[in-house]
Amino acid sequence: MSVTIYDVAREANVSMATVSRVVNGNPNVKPSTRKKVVETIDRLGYRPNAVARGLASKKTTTVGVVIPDISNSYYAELARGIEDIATMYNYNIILSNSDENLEREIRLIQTMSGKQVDGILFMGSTITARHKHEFKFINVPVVLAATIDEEGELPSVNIDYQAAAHDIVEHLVNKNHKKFGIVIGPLDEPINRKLKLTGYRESLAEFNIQLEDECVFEGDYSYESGVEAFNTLKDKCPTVFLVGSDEMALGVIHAASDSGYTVPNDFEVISFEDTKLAKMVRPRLSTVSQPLYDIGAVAMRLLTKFMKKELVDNHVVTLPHRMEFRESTK
Amino acid sequence: MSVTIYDVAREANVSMATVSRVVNGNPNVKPSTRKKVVETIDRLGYRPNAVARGLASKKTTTVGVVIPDISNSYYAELARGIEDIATMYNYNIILSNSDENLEREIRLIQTMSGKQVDGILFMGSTITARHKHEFKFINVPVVLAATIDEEGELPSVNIDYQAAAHDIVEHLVNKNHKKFGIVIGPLDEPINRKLKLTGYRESLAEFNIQLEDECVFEGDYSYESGVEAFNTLKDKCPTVFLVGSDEMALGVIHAASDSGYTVPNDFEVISFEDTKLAKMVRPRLSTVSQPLYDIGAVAMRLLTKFMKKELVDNHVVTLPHRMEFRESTK
DNA sequence: CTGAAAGCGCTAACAA
DNA sequence: TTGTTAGCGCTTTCAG
Repeated sequence: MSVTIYDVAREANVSMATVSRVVNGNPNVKPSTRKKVVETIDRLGYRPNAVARGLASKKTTTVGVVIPDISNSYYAELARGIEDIATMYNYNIILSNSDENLEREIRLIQTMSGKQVDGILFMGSTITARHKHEFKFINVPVVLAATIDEEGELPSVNIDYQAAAHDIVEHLVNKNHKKFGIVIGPLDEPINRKLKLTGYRESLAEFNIQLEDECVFEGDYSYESGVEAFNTLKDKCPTVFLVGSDEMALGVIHAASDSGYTVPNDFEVISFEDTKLAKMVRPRLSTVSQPLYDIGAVAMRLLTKFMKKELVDNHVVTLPHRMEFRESTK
Repeated sequence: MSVTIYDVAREANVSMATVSRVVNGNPNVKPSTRKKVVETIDRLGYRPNAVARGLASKKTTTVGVVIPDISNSYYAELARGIEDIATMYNYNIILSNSDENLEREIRLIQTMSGKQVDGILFMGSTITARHKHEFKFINVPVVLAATIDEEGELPSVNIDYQAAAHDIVEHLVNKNHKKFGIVIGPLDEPINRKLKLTGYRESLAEFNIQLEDECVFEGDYSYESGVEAFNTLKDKCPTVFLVGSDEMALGVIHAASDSGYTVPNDFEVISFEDTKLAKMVRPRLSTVSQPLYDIGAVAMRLLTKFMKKELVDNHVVTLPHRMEFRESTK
């Protein structure tokens, strides 16, 4: 079969232990024997078997990544940040789509743990008791990215969604908007229900504006639900739409234009992601800009610290967001 | 530590082999002892260690996926197809971005092989002798997705780019177009140079139209290079732009509109991908529609066949494309 | 600085 | 139907 550490040892007239040392860069090897070993490694074309190494060392240098849907630009951009940092720290990534399905999420965690990943980076809509139970059971570090643990126990990387909601509202009220249309993602997700929607509602209340339920449309982040949102909210006469995703924002804008309106003249629209999409459409989307790549990168960096058992002062990190005003607002 | 197959065997008063049998669904186990084993597995919370299993069985049920850039929608959609089929056949995926960098591609193949993946699904711009050498060396099946092996040796899944180029040209010539602007991806990629560009050139020649070099712009698939393409080609008076990617097509369209032109009235634009983007912009992009998800899915399916040593009649599969006329053409 | 040897947790003959 | 026994290829004490 293929050449093993034993073959190298025999050919180089040393023990397996010595070969192992040079392969792993252990300094306790005489330069001359190191040279000899390196040469026979090259000569034989030896490549260490990471599976055997993983079994012996109990480290696989691979981490599991649970992601809702890699074909969604929001997550794809997060994933790129995750993978880049993983590579930087010499980890590989096992990537699986969950479609935010609970059973699938749990199963993925289990199979990844079965594959002895050194850590898990989890993205999903809701962290339930079952998730926590599983995370505890598998006994490897877990970090959430763009995902909230309501109890604040699990390490996570997010922006301050509520503050961002406040920023939008404040800005728009100052621009004299009084009637808001909210197009939000699924309300069973804590980020939407507890942070964004509550953020909108409370911020509006600060300015003595009451957010009517009929002005809130619950979408599913998709373009189509943006279209639907516009058509059901337009009669409530909002002057501005606060939209949870870039795709939905596009749906809103196009539905408006199909109804003979124009954005931002008749309605203004603000999104809440800032994927690459936002800059590639006309009108370019004004948006709460989330640092997607960085959220992924920082989450992965945090995970590497846990995997190396380094001290971490702050398990719950909040990255800065900013408002990006482009052409879908005046 | 955690519970092993040996613990289960002891607690259930059977041998490791028997436990292994029930875990692996081997039918040669008396129902009553199976029941006993299953119960103690549940009681102890035993979870098989896939690394140990991989070492013993020489199968890891994971495949390596080399992808240029997961944050690019084109590849993200391919990846989703790949992952779905992998899941269906009980494989996991190790996913890494190469940025189409040769050294990185080679290194990725090596580390994936070191991790004993059962197969590799490769996406990249160019297959060189070094790739082939590496693929041969690692001795696991490889399938290319949306990637061409010019010698036709490696299994691959693509559309017929040249035929697609012909379809576009024929359609447009019949619509009386005579002056074409070609905005193509990097010409060091065989798909662009040998298939698409040659396809355009030869098809045009069929209709006695000579494609001038100055009417060809080599971009890098990005929005920005689409903008640049329009600005450098517009003076050559093309009436239609054939563009290699949805992002570049958007760049072309927006650059045109920034110059006071309107698409499709002043220029028509046809793209060559059909990512989700194409349907979410205005004007919606007319395009050669590549079945992205399917290319990924079929490639992964093909790989599973090789990994299971099933017979495969056709190593080089060509999926159907179609023309999708939306709003960026008349 | 180097080697011997005991595992890591599981699969896979081979026996029984 | 079940058990015994070698490994799989490597890391990691422990000696020396």
